[in-house]
This record gives sequence, C-alpha cells and structure tokens, in this order.
Amino acid sequence: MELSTRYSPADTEARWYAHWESRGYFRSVPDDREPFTIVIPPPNVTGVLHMGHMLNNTIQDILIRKARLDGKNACWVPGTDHASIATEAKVVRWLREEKKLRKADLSREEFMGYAYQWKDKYGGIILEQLRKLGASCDWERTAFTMDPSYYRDVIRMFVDLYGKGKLYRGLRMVNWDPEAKTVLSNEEVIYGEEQSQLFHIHYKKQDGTDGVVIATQRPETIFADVAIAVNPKDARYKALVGQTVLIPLINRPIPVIADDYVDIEFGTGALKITPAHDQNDYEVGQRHGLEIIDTITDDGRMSEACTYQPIVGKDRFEARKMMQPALEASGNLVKIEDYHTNIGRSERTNTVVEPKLSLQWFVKMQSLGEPALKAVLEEEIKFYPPSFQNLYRTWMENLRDWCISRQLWWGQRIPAWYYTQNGQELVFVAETAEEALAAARRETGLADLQLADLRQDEDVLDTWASSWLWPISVFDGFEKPDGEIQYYYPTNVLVTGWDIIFFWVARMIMAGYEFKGRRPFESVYFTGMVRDKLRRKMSKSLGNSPDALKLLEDFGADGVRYGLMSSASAGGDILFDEKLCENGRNFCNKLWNALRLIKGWQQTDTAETEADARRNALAIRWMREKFSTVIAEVESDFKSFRISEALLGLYGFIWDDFCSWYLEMIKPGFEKPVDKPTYEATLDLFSDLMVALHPFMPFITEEIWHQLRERASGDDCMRQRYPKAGAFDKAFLERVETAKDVISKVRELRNANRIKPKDPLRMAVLDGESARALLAESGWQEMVVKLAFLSDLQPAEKDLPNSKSFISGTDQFFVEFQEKIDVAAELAKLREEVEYQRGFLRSVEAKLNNERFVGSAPAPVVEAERNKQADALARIAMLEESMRKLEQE
RNA sequence: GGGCGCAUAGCUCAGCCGGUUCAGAGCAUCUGCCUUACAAGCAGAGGGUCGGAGGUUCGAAUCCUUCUGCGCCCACCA
Repeated sequence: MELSTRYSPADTEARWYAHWESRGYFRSVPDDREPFTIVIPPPNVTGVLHMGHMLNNTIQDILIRKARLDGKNACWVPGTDHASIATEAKVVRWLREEKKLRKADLSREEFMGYAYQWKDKYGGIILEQLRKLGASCDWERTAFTMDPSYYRDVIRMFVDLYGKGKLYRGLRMVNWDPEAKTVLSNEEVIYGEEQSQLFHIHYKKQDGTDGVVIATQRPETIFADVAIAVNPKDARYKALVGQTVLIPLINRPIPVIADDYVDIEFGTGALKITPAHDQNDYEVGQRHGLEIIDTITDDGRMSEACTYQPIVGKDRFEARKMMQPALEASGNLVKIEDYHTNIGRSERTNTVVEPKLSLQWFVKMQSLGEPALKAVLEEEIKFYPPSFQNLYRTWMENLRDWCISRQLWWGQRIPAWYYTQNGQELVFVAETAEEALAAARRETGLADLQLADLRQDEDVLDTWASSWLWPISVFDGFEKPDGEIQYYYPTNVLVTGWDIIFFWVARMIMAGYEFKGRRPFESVYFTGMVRDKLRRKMSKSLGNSPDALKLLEDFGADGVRYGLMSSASAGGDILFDEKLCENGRNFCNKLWNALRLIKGWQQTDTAETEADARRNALAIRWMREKFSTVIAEVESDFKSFRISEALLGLYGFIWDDFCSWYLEMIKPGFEKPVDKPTYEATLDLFSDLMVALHPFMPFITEEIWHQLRERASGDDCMRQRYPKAGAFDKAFLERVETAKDVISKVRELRNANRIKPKDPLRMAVLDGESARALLAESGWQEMVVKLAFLSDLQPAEKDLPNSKSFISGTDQFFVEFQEKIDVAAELAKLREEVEYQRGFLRSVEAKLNNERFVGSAPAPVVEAERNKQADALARIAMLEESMRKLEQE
C-alpha cells in the first residue's frame, strides 16, 4: 500500500478510538493485578471542552495509559458535576430567552423538569469531546453528581455529619448574591478594585447643630444605621460619646458609641454602624447589644424597613443615585470623593455581593481540617509541585465553617424537615421523609402526624458538598463499603488545576478521612492555567481561547497533546501558542515518514558487504543501549510526574538519534536492499518506540504499530508492555557520541567552506585514539563523509596542504579539502580556540595550586581537575601544531 | 496589612539538597541545501558575566543577607 507523504490524523483517530472501545480496553474490573486509579475532575455537566480540560485530561490519559502498559489494572472514572449554581444560572437564562419563562413563575417540580431537559440536551457533550482527545476512560463507569445513587450518598453524608454534631444551622453574616438569590461561600466571591465614591454625610444632633460627619460608600444604607462609632481614644469625639444624633432624611435618633475597632486616622474617624449590611458592623453591633435593621431584600432592593419612602422598592444602586440629591437638599451632604476600593462580586453572576444575615447550614471545619492538614504536611498525600503545600497550609490553618446551603433548586435538597410546635421549631434530619416523620411522631408524641405537617427545607446543597465525595461515591463507597472501593480506593493520583485547591482538593481530603478514614489519593498533580501569549488567562469574554475542537481538527489529537505537554511543567502556567501544536503535528509527520522510509526498503538475506554488516550491527547495538538510558529517564520522570520532560526525552531520541542518525546509518544505497536482520531489528525497535510514546500520542503510535507488521487480532500497541530499561555500556555510548561529534565537525567545516553536498570532500583524514577504535570497528568513516585515518596514509599523503584540524574530546582530527581554504580565517579561529584553552588551563591550575582546594576537596574532584589540566595541555599542544602548519604556507 | 513564590539566551522554561550532563532545551534568528522518508524537511551557526550588591566556601546559577522588579494567595478600614 502506498503511504501518503503526510500523516493525516483524521483518517486514523476515530477508527482507532472505536477499535479500542469496542474491544473493551478501557474497561476495568477488579482482579488480581495492582490497581491504578484516577477519578476525573468532573466538568460541569453542560460544559464544553476548553484548553484547561484538554490539558488536565491529556495528563490523566498519559498516566492511565502508562499504567496500563506497565501491566496495572488502570481505571479512569469519568463523569460530570451538576454544578448547581452555574448550571441553574444557565437554565434560568435559557428559560428566559428561549421559553420566555421566569423562574419565579415556575414551581420547583416544573423548574427541575426543564433543568433535566437542558441537562439531557447539553449534558455529556464534553464527555464526547474527551473521546476525540483520546481519553481512555472507563465509560461504563460514567458518574454524575446527581445520579440517584450519588444523590443518596450526599444525603447520607449530611445526615452523618449532623448526627456527629459536625453540621449545624445558624444565623450568620453571609455573602448574598441578589441576582441568583442565594448565599455564596467566601471562595465564590471575587474581589476586584473598582472606582467608587465616598460620601461624607453629616449626622446632626437633635438640636440641629454639630453632630458628626461620617464617610460611606453606601449612602443608601444609612437607614439601617443603629449607631455611630468612634474610637474611645479619639479626643475629637470624646464629648459626643453617649449622645444621640439623627439619621438624615428620616431623623431617627441613634447613639454615638465608642469602640476600639474604629480607626482614628481613617476618614473622619467616625463610623456608621450598620449591622445588617456589613460583617464588621455586625460584630460591633453584637458587642454593644445593638438591634439589627435589615433594609435590603433578597433581590437587592430597598425594603419598607428603611422607612425612607422615595427609595423603598428601588434597586440598591438606583437608590444610591437618589441619595445624592436628597442629601444635598436636606443639607447633610458635606462632600463626595472619588475612591478606589475592593468590591466583591459573585463568581457566577458577577453581581455585587451583599453581606447579609441569613439562616444557613454550616459544616464545622475544625475536626475535619486537622487530619487533612496533617496528611499533606507529612506527605501522606504528596503534592506536585510541592510548593502548593504552603498555599494549602495557610488555608487549612485558617478554616472557617463552611456554609453548605444554597437557595437554589438544582442540587441535592437538604434532608431537614421542620415542624412547629407551640411556636418552637423542631428540626428532623433524616435520609428519607418517612424517617423524618417517624422521628417527628416520636419526638412530638403526635402519632397521627402526617408528612404534610412537616415542611422540608427548601434549600439545596453547595455543589462542592457533593463533589467532595467524588473519589468515594463513584465506587459506591457509602452503599457498599466492602465492594470494589476496597480495590480502587485510595486512588493513585488526582490531576487538577490549583485554582480549585480549596474548593475541591482540600475538601476531598477532608471527606476522605472523615468518611473513609483514609486518604482519597496518594498524589495530587496540579496543572497550571492555560494562558495566552500575553499571559492572560484564557476566557470567553476575552475571546483569546482557541476553539478546542478546531485545534483537534487542525493538528490531530496527538499533535495537540504534544503541544500541550511539551510546555507543561507541573503547576506552571502554559503560555499557549498554536505553534506548539504545529510542532506536535510535525512530529507526527516525522514518525510517519520514518515509517514510509522503512516500509519502502527491499530486503535481502545478508548484507552487501562485511562493512555494512558490521556497521548495522553496531548501529542497532547503539540504538538499543541508548534506548535503555532513555527509558530509564522516562521512568524516573514519571515517578516525579515530570511528564513534559519524559515526552521531550523521547522526542529527542526519536527525532535525532533514531531518525537523523540511526536510519541514515542503516539506510541502504539507492535501489539497494537492506539485510533482513537489520530490517527486522529496525521494525522491532520502531515498535518499541511506539509503545514508549504511546501514552503521549496514542493514535499515531497505534497506527504505526499496525503498519509496521501484520499483527494478530488483539495485538495492539496500547495492550503492550512498556519497554524495560536494559543494560548499557557507558563507555561504548560515549565513543559513539565522539564519532557523531567527528562527523558533525566535518560537516561544519564543509558548511563553513561552502563545499556543496553534491561535491563531497575528496577525503577527510582523521586521527585519534578512542574515536579511531570505534570508527574502525564500525566502518563509520565510510558513512556520511569519506574519512581515512591519518596513520593509515602513505607518508606522502600525510602532508596536508589544505587541511583543517579540530579537536573532539582528546582526539585531534584533520580534514582535507579540495578547495583552497581561507588560511587567515582559519588561523584566527585557532588563535581564539587556543586562547580559550589557555584561560581554561589557568583556572584549572589556579585550583590545583591552591593548597586549601587540594586539601579539602574530595579526591575525585581533585582527580577530575588533574585530568582537565592534562587534557587542556594536550589540546593546546595540538592547536599550536596546527597553527604552525598553517603558518608555513 | 499578612504570607508564598519568581527573576537563567530575543521568547518560554529546565538545571538550583554546592565541584564535567553546568551554563542547557524548545521556539525564534542567521547560513547553506527542493540530497533517492519527510521543506510540516535536512546540515550547520551565532546568542546568556544565570536581576543588582554583599556574604559563607578551596569552589556559588545552586546556600545566606539585602535591594530592585514582577506574580500569586489570604485579609480588608468605613
């Protein structure tokens, strides 16, 4: 079959993926092999593939495929996250725009119906896209955080924590998203510097005089004020403490109090206290026993409680605008300053977050955090790169209770039922409504109590309160603790972005110890962020993110995988450039053409000449031994998750050593055959290279594997065993490098003297001890350039009127050219070289003459310096000899 | 304000538990080649006093101090 000069991934990728999948190669069931488990960081169920997904899933696939080739039972569990707030926001928008429906007009059941419609339509798209990338997930295990069994586990978790007293309901100041009308965790609030205004407002005393001026960015909240606070040490306001001032416009009297919290230096030194709308004010209010007046509704409007009628019902920002003219008119506005400040916005809706008092469910983090922190600090769970331990530690040492209730519908509904008896609210937390009812009957003594008498909590759980169970629940670890979770748990490695270290990684660790008593994974590999060339994070709004699917089409999955991995050190950001994928595509093409070359060779039983046979045997030996060293590197790179290094090592070996040197060495002459032993050895070698490269570039390696030989059914590249690093002879490998170096040097001379390739050197003459042995043994001097050994020449030929010399290692070489060479230029070069060598010698001798060096440095180091000295002396002698020869002309 | 990290070739980075893998890789640049696998290619070359200044040491890109310039995390003052 004729092979095209270009490799076309489109033809092969879909075919091989279907082949692998139909053969069940991705499937894992427990057996007696060692397991290797990864659970995917579940993408948002309605998400689409972006660069970040491609990066971390490529890494996971590499690790999984490597483990499979290492003979382990590799299990990669895929799945999706219901992503409560993000998905609900999308569904709400979809309903509004497509169905002309408002969430407020729908019942919970109706809304959930639509949400599932949406999920059925868009959910799982991303999993399909992962297949295009080559992800070898066990698709039969595909999980979803709202699957019935998963849902049940989340409920169990809630009941369990409640029973252990690690979960409570309380009124706390929370971050409120007035658009999504839900509470947000601290991590879901994004702070950014924004332009604002500082209003200086005069609160007058009841007699209409004096009073105090305060500064605020939020004049619309003055109606929720319950006091003015000053620092007790502030002389300016001493007299005022204990007196009463009036809130402008509504003239409600409030006291002036003293509290250390107030900064004398800042603003006017007087602070309005608004406990309902500010965390710190809330705390000050608690200290002084002040009341709380909440003037902002759940959707961010001014409520009746603010009592200033013109702004009641208005949006908080609109109300703010109305305050300026109103305060001016009443004579309370002193001035307005422009002001830079940090404003917190909702990660999901981008709305300005409102601090608000709210009754929510919280997880007590103290006892959960301790083992989780210990595990990482003591490296029972290893982080790659380890520097993320610091970030983790600072967070874990400052844990605050985790608010896990959300005022949404899309999620696991909180399993708490309420019954009001004699004005007192009783709470029943249970896995099912029936159990709650039974408990309610017991506790109230009302045997005829019905379900309808109980009211279930309306809220659902934070999405992270379900995904923190991921490594347990995907193996049904709550329902069947003695089932296959025993085999797969703890998982081996988690691959994820460091941006969710708190949201997810830390919490999975806590859940692992809390619910399983063990770590959820042995290692965590943190990927960096994928950024553009300007270091900007890739985002939809910037439009700087390449279309992932288009990339796969343009460069092939292998090309993209190469591109992403070639510059992805653990934790380091990737400055993505399509150029990287182009390199990957080019590499595929290189492999493809190596295949074409080999497949095009005629074969013969034995080599044409003895020299050919010797050379080929030597070349094969060299490849095998060097391959051993490369595999050893790859293995050690994998151990420390230096995946990028492993790939680049193989890349260099394949491109430079295998293609540029080895294939050129054994390549038969035009229309000449290659001997069968060499041919077979080359196919074997190439096959091994494909297996070694397979984890990184699965498609092309599988394709070439099958092109190289007829393979029996089931004899696929991805089913092989990874090549083992064998023995190698270091001295031999070094001699080969010297020989290569000689040839490179000759090429350099030819290049510099513009001797065309078609016009080869008449003769290159060389001499040197170690290189000589190798070159003689191999017949390599016949290879790329015609070389002969100086000592083999007749005396007359030794006179080299037109020669150049160079040094490689400790050997000196001469090359003769037909053309007259530029003697002056050559002399200048030699002079430069001799100067360098003399400088080098001086530094070496300075060390050797230093008694303290000779006395205190270890013997091998001193010995090495002595060798350097001898080498340098020899080189200088040779160079001077060459210069004398040139000067004679 | 508290903490962490980074600074090495034009660009992106590796090396960093001191001493021949020590000044490296890829990309970019330059030179010469459409040579019978591949121009998505081949053969070569140039380019860095390892951010500045001190210190420890026989010896520092590597350890310490400090300065400068970046980046990130946490907290957040009205």
